[in-house]
Amino acid sequence: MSFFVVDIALPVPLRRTFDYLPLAGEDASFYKPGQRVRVEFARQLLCGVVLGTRTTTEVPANKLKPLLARLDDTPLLQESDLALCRWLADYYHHSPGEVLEHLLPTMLRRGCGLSEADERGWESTGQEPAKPLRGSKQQALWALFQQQPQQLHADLTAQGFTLAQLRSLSDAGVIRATQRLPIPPVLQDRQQFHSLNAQQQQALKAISTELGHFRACLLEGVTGSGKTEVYLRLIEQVLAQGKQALVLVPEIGLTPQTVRRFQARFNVPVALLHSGLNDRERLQGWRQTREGVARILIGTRSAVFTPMPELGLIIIDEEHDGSFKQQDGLRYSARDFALVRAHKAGVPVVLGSATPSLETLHNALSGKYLHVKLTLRAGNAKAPRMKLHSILHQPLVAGFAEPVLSAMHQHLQNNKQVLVFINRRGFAPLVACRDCGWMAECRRCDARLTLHQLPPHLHCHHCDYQQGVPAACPQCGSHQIDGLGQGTEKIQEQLTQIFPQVPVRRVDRDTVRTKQAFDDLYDDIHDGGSCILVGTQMLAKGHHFPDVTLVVILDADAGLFSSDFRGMEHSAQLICQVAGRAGREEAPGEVWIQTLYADHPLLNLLLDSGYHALALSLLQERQHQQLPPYSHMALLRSESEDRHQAQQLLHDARAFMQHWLQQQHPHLRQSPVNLLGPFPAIMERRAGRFRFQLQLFADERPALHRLAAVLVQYLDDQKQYRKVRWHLDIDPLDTI
DNA sequence: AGCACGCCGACT
DNA sequence: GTCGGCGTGCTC
Repeated sequence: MSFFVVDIALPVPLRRTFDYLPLAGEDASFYKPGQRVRVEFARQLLCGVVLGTRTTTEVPANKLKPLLARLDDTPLLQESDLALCRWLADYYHHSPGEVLEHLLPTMLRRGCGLSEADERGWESTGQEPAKPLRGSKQQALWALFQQQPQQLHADLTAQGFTLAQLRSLSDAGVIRATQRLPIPPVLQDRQQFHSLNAQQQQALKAISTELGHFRACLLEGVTGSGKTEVYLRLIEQVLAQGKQALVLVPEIGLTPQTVRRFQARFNVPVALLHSGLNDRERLQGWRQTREGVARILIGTRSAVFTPMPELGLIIIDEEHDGSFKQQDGLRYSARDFALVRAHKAGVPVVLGSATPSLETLHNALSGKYLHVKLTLRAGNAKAPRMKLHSILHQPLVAGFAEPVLSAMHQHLQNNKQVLVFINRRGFAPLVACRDCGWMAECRRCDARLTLHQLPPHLHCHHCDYQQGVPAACPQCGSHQIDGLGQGTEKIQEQLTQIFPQVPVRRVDRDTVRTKQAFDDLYDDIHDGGSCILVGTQMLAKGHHFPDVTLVVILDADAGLFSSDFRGMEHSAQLICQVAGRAGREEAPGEVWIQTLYADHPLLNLLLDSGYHALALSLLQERQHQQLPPYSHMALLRSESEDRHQAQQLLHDARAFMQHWLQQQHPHLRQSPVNLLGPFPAIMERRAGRFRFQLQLFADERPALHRLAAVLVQYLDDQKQYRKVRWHLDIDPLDTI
């Protein structure tokens, strides 16, 4: 038998793959790309994925180890899946083995069998008992199987039946044990499709002509314009063609309400994949989708990797949402990757948003994407009236201007609900001594500690450090220590005093820890009755509160002057999203934005002319400054407990890149990649680590990626910065 | 990233 | 005398 090695991707953060010798007696035909194998790697047992075989290797013979076992006969992943992995590893300059981990659910990554997703059950064999069954329990069981020939083991034991009783029936030959992949339940009470208005029909028509080939479509629809109805109709067509649909939603958007809306419309199994599932449930959802049992997959960011044999359409709802970008490890954008995936699969992708990202909008305006707009609100819903309320030189009561409080009063009297939005958790964002000016600061971050009252403690929102509230000032011993400024807790407390007759509910990470807690609260609010909701951006996303008619935004100013070049874009998106919570039913909504900068031109543009007009203006600015989407960006970040080393690594990286660029393009006066930095991060020290960044800008992607490739190679070889962690973020979202 | 090897301080 | 601290080096 001729010599060959197996090329294997391993879950280690090394940007290469590894060669292993095959099992004794197996020729190359045993090794198919996508199979899992067990190998010994640096004295550990790992589960790797076969990428292929080769007849030659650079690895010296004495270093080659035989692999220990082949875990699959039929590959778990298809060639097309592996091609996507290759794309990801190249584009994000990441370890191929770690990229592959994203395509497999945890259990499969660890080497478990597919059958771990199976559910145990029993089914009737169709035979009648040869002699009468003994015991009332056995007879009851048999009656059950005559009604419903297939039963889950867990359901039967929950009804008080025992394994022994089941075994007796099995021994009698009337039932047998089964083990199969559960099928997601199909709801029985089917909902009718809503009728579409003319605009929705046009949108549907325009996008549905793209089914069957690749096309990116931006569905830009104002809040309440019925984007979801268009998605549902598209999915209907895709299902009719025997294809599957993938729906990606933001992390916060995967509510039972959303899911039910999809389940209730189609009589096909819908699989779900999100962070709330355990490993086994994830494996089940993955298998249901990969094996084509589920025809619709709804999931958050990571669901974009799920293999789908009959993919026909990808929908990305709220495409501008930041949660589609992973912020650690493989820093991928699920939105961008969905486009690549749709392209390779030859299917359309619909990007839906009321406030599209400037990247997507740019692509739509330039004609690269099909641009479909929904400007009309469904039903009788009217756009909320938005107004800026200047608080410059105005007396404030509990942080509210007098006219804002009376507006709140009015809406509450009409038995409506008021939503107060403030992006600050806790009681007070600052704790200071009135006598000497001392402030409570985090020991590990360049940040102030936030005062919380329930329970009383000081908390760093950046590293999670917590301590008690000091009774006296640690600097001067004074007892005049106070919380300054206001967070959600304080607003709640003060509003309770101002409006004693209505309940004031707080909605933030501290009150709504679990999905269940949110759902309970949601049901509660839905039951109606006047109330005030005080919350952070958690309130802004995805949820629909029909009785909210007034939204008050307390701290819009914070976002207006952000040092991130996307600050204004994100602020506008957030304002529109919060505003969208007001009056989605017949009752017209009002939105009051308190601001010190009532003359702010962009804020006024947003309010007078809407998000689209603001976005156009922001795009012009970006073009002048040659910022994304008019250039492409990568960010090299470093962090270390040693400030100097963190900075030095970036200095070296810069010098290396400048040298390389000069060598590559000696004749060019203008480098194809511009380097900016290193700069300290806006919060230079966080959790005890100093953080720096170096920005890379390029007009053309290929130039950026060629440089990035040699950069990571260079940094991988640098051994003198052992204590420095670094990563390269391609298309970073947060650039501060 | 693990994981082992290796060389210096406080302990039964 | 050892247990274990984490610096350093390697992984087909």
